[in-house]
Amino acid sequence: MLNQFHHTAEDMIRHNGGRATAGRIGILAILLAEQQAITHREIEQRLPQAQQLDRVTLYRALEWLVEKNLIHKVTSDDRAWRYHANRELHSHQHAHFKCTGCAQVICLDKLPVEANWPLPAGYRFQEIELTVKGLCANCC
Amino acid sequence: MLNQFHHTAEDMIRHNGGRATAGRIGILAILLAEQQAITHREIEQRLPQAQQLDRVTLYRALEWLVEKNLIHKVTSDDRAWRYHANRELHSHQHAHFKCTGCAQVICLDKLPVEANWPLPAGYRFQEIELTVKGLCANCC
DNA sequence: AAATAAATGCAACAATGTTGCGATTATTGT
DNA sequence: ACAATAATCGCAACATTGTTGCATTTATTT
Ligand SMILES: [Mn+2]
Ligand SMILES: [Mn+2]
Ligand SMILES: [Zn+2]
Ligand SMILES: [Zn+2]
Repeated sequence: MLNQFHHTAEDMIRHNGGRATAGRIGILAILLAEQQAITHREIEQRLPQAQQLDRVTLYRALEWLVEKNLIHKVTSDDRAWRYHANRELHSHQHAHFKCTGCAQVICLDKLPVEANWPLPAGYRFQEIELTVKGLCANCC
Repeated sequence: MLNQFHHTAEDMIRHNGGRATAGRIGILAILLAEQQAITHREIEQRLPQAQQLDRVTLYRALEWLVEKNLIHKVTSDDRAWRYHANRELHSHQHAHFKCTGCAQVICLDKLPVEANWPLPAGYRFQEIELTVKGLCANCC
C-alpha cells in the first residue's frame, strides 16, 4: 500500500531532522515503492496530479534525500541520474544492471570485486562504480 | 611528434574507407597523442586555431571514429563523454579510473571481473562498465 | 498566534548533445 | 586537369538534464 510507504517516508524524513513536506514524503514514498532505480522524470510522472512539484523542487528534494543517505543515485550512459531508496542490501556499495533495450536499471546485491584495485603508483582508491549492461527478461 | 600521429591517423581513416579530411585526421592524431580519455571540449581546445571545427562536425567525427572502432568513449558521472584511441590494450573490455579531484580519466589495463555475472533469471549479459574513482597522484 | 528558518516556485541560465538541410569538398573516373 | 558524385561540413534551431538567485510560502517552534 502506498499509504504505508507514506508513513514510513515521513518517519525517515523526520528522523533526519528535515521538514516533512508533502513533496518530500511523496517522492520518498514513490522511491520506497519502486523496485528499480528511476529518473527524475519518472518520479515526476508518478506524482499524483494533485501535488505536482516544480522541477527544481524535485531536484532539490532528491539532493537532500541523497545527502541524508535515504536514497542513492546511479550514473548512467544516458546522462540522467536514477534514484533508488536505500534498503539494507544497498546501504553498502553495490553494482547495477541496465537493460539496453528498455533502459530500466536495477540494483544488484553484491559488488564482487576486490576493493583493493591495482592502481598506478601514488593513486588513492575511493570507490567503484559498476554497471552491467544486457537485456532484461522482458527484452530478451 | 604530432606529425607522426597525423600520418598514422590518416592511414587508419583511409583503411576504414572514410575520407581523410583535415578535421578527422586532426582529431584522431590528438587522441593518439593523448594518454588519457578526454572530452569533446578538451579535443576542441587542442585543435590548432587554424582548423577549428564546428561543434557538430566534431561530434559527428567522433561518432564515426567510434563506429569504425578506432576510438572508444567512456561514460562519466559528469554527463560528458570522454574519448580515447583504441590501442592493443584497450581493444577489449577494460575498466577506467576517474580522479574525483581533477576529473581526469585514464584507462586501466584489465577488467578483473568474470564476464559471467550472476544476473536474475532470464536476463542476458552483454558488457560491463566499470569506473574506479579516487585521487590521482597529483591530487593526493 | 507570531516568529523563524526551511522549503518552494519562478525565471533565467548552463552544459552537453542532436537534427535538418543547404553548401562545400575529397575522391573517382574521364 | 576537369567534371561528377557522394561524403562531409557548417549553421541554425532544438532537446534534455541539471543548476543558481531570489522573492514567496510554509512547517515547526515558541
Ligand atoms: Mn543501487
Ligand atoms: Mn578506455
Ligand atoms: Zn529491458
Ligand atoms: Zn586528479
